[in-house]
Amino acid sequence: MKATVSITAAGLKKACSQCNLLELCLPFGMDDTDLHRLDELVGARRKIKRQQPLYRSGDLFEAIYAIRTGSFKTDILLEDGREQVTGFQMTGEILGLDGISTELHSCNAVALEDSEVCVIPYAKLEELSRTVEGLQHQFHKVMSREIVRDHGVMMLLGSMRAEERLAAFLLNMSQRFTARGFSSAEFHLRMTREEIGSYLGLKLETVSRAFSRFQMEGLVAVQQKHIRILDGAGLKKLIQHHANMR
Amino acid sequence: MKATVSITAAGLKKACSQCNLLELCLPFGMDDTDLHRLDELVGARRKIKRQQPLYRSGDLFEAIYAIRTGSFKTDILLEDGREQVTGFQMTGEILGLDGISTELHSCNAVALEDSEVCVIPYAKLEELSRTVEGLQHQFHKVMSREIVRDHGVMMLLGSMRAEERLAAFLLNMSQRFTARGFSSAEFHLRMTREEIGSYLGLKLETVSRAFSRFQMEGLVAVQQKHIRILDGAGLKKLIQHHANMR
DNA sequence: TCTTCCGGTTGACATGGGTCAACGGTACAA
DNA sequence: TTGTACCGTTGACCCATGTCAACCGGAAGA
Repeated sequence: MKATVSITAAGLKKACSQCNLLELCLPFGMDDTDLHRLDELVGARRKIKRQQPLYRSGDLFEAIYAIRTGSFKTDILLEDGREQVTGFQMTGEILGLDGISTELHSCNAVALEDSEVCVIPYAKLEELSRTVEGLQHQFHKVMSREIVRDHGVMMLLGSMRAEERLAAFLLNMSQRFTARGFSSAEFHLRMTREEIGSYLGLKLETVSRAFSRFQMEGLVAVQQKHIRILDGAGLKKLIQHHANMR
Repeated sequence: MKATVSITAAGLKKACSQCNLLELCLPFGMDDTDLHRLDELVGARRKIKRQQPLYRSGDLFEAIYAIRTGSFKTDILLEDGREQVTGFQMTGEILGLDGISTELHSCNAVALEDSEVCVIPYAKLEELSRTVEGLQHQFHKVMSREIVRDHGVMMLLGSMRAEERLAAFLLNMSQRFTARGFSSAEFHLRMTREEIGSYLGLKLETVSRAFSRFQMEGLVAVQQKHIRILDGAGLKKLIQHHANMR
């Protein structure tokens, strides 16, 4: 095991019931009784340094992960070197669901900054969710939400033009920052233009140009990774009123 | 309820245990004991005529559906009329998983031909999967597989060129026909060029041109919706060796 | 059988985004 | 603090795919 990975097993007796990420994470909507039963679920925490993988494509699947601090990207690599970023994940979000189907992970999960995750052994999750209805239901919702999210990305990639994609991306980030108690108008992106581009099916130059145009039009103020949304309504309009509609 | 929809509740006592779609469907990998308990799961069957919806975006989510005969597409419609097909589903595949997260369906499911589905009431599924481990696990696998599949589509849409996308699509269809005991080399597509295009993020003309080029190059024989794959290896090579790699 | 319409094909042309290249700023490491 | 590598920006040009239009053929209905 890499030096960049550390495991803490001690002091997790109250992993979930005392966590302030509750409403964003797996335990959402569970009552106190159920919540305390959840505490036994989290086996350990794991710290991942920036740029380091939490898991890689092909790794044996044994656990899913809830992000406690930091953020990640997931991606798929093709033999010829092409990369497709399939998602960016923030605190409270769940990583590793791709591994259930074949018991091998099918993508890479890489930390975008120094991060920490809760390790949720999958066997234990299945076992516990057989008796804790709230957990079973919530887990299904998390998986379903991932499917719906992916369909949204397919919409982006298949039907929208470059600027629409970036606008949708910014609004999505804004909304997720808001849900975490941060400003909806001003935030710091943890990923590079190239990673954004890969996610949106664009080249980094196109992403950069779209940012510049948004800035020129007074929609956002961009300074490297620091983003300030000046006209959220304008961004929304960009997506809804397709220039080429007939 | 539309005249195009009919419900049969009788004679379903052995819905799953006597179904020949077993290995492709939800009961995959379950033993006989579990299998017989599954029979109580399928509430009814429903026939859907070609072009009719099984459910629509916004409909209340109450059940998932296993396709017994026929095939479907799922799509999302944007206000401005743009459509994104998010998937094509064949016998044994599960529809409706998108609805779990919000208890409303988030896409439309439309029959591509006269079809029949098994209605699996979701509440019953959750209840039964609390005692039948095999069902719980298999259901999770089905959801996870959907996530992995979606990531593959994101790869298509985000990183591949038109001909690569179509080649990947054809190989995927071929493989799924094979799994259902049909020829891997010769099959009948149920969807139009426009639907294929929407799924692959291309215009129908581009799909048509790519088909023509494949035909010219001796990779496939195309006659309208009837496809014969002449050089599967050639199609695979098309995907792997990206022309623009450096 | 004839008609109509829809889906598919093909051509000519337009354009959004990719490619290649140069350069500048920022952040991290020494 | 200085050096350096990475990241981001911008410009010029190009090409894959979209757009628009014409036409064809098969399927379904009169």
